[in-house]
Amino acid sequence: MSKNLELAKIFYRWADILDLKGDNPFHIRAYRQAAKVLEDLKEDIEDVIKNNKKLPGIGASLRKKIIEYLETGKIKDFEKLKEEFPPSLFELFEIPGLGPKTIKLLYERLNIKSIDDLEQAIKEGKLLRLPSFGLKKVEKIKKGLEIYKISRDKIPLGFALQIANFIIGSLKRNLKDVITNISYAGSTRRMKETVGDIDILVTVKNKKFVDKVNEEFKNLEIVKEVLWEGPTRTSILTKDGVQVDLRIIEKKSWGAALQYFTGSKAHNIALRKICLEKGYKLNEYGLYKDDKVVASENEEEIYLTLGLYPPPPELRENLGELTEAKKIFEKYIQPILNKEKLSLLDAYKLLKESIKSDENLRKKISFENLVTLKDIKGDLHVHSKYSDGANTLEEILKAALDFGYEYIGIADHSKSLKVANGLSEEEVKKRNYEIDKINEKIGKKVLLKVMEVDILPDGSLDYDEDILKDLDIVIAAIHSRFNQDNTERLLRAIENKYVNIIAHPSGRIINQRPSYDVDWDKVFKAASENNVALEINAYFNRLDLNDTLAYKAYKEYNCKFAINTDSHFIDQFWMVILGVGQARRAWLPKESIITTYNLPELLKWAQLKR
DNA sequence: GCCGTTTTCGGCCCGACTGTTTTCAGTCG
Repeated sequence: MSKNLELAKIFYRWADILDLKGDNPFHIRAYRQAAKVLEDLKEDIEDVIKNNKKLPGIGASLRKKIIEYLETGKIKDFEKLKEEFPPSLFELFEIPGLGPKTIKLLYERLNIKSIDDLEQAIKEGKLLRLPSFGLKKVEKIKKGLEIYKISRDKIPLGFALQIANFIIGSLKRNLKDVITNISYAGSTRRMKETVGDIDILVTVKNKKFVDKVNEEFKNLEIVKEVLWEGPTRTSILTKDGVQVDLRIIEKKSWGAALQYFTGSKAHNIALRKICLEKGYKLNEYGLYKDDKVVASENEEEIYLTLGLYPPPPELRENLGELTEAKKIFEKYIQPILNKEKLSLLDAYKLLKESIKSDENLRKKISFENLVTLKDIKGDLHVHSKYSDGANTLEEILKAALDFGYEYIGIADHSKSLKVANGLSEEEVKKRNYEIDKINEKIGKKVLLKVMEVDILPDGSLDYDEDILKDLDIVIAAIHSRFNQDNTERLLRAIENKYVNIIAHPSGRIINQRPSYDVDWDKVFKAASENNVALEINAYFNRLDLNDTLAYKAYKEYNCKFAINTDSHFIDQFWMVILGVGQARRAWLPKESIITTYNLPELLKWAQLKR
């Protein structure tokens, strides 16, 4: 774990402890805010301290504590404070509906120190003896415990999108004449790699349809249990244990609600601060000036009214997007307004129109130049039946063309990866021959000869030159022996003159396996210098590189990236949207992604090294 | 504990909902 995350964890825990002690709420919030800043920080905290850089929300006092941690490995005050409560008590903070005040009460009055203790106490009916406790409150805690147990891990984004799209699709289809707007919001809309629960917002033609929508939602086949039912919000638990909230919004508040429920929380807090400075008030119903609504139905209009260019949802983490939004507004929207008498929204639409036909203009506006799904020309990492994929070359070819791709890289495993049916040299040659034949038959090069070649423990590759030289693209990857010096392995692979892409560079698997230790600065620097692209593996439980590392690789080292799905079935191509989402979260422009190149550009790029 | 183009003190985002102590504290998003 990086020092950033270690410190974030300490400050979160510190805040919990202060909460239990009943400290000043603003004092507590300062710790949580600092923890969040550290958690989201895209550079190493060691470097920030070394270079005397300031961080928002971290002042002299917390800075001193951070330095103490970096130098000694612990913080004295924290070590002392920690001893006041048993560690298992902090599990209780994970239970929805239980907050610090209740946990404190449970601990002090009933000596409840853990989730097990809590369950026992409920069974024995002890909770009812507490002041301010009734039957309903106990029921609520029981339910919270249930939810905690089912969904302890956050769900991967790909899974959340499938559920959200299924629900939206079903409601739209079945309530065609009732629903006017419907969208998911929250971290799903921000394309965060994992999602806690899913938020869906909907507007109806007429208030009288509200019950109909709720009824339809509750009776979807994926629903296991209705958790909560109300006129504006209904929550369900799916059979897979995912909580989905459906909120019915008034049409006139659609934009404000979408903005509000998309978040992130940090983004919204920062945005409200801007409102205050400018004399506005913002909530989920609208943007107000002197108690009069000035924008509410359209999300973009809310940002524009505040002098901000609407930031893409993927960037809304309060990591600089609001400063950038202001810059873009002043440079590109304000001049239009000065010149022509247009509403904010019309000026914005006019600019959007110009961007469509003017690639140079798009390049200048960072929010518009982020890679989009439309920019992607192909996928370079797809497994065929030759190794551990499910489909033949012909099936993959057809699927790729149907998907609108210009090219598709057949990337089978190499000989060492026996569990995945890695190909011997002879098999590679046979496969390549078949690829050539298929391309000849259709009269154009669509299938590319790629291999996902194992990086052996000493950093050498699994095939010799005579195989590598015949491939269009060479992908190198670590698949085993994770306990080696993986920085050295990656560096050697990057320096190999045939290697074009490093697949899933960090090796992490969401909810299963953390990244191995790598000196990213060295790897990114080498990749940039050797013209090797880093993969943004879009497979739903990899998303590797993740947003934070990709941001660093681009910003500090100007690296190139390949968004690949690592598909093993042709119906997994859709996962490319997850990769695009992570790339956008990393602020990656179109030109940094090699899978946006057309085929001649791509092949030329791949040959640069050789 | 942080922060500052009114401020080095006195603010700190805001509203909804719940359950219960019936006027408000606790929790959530």
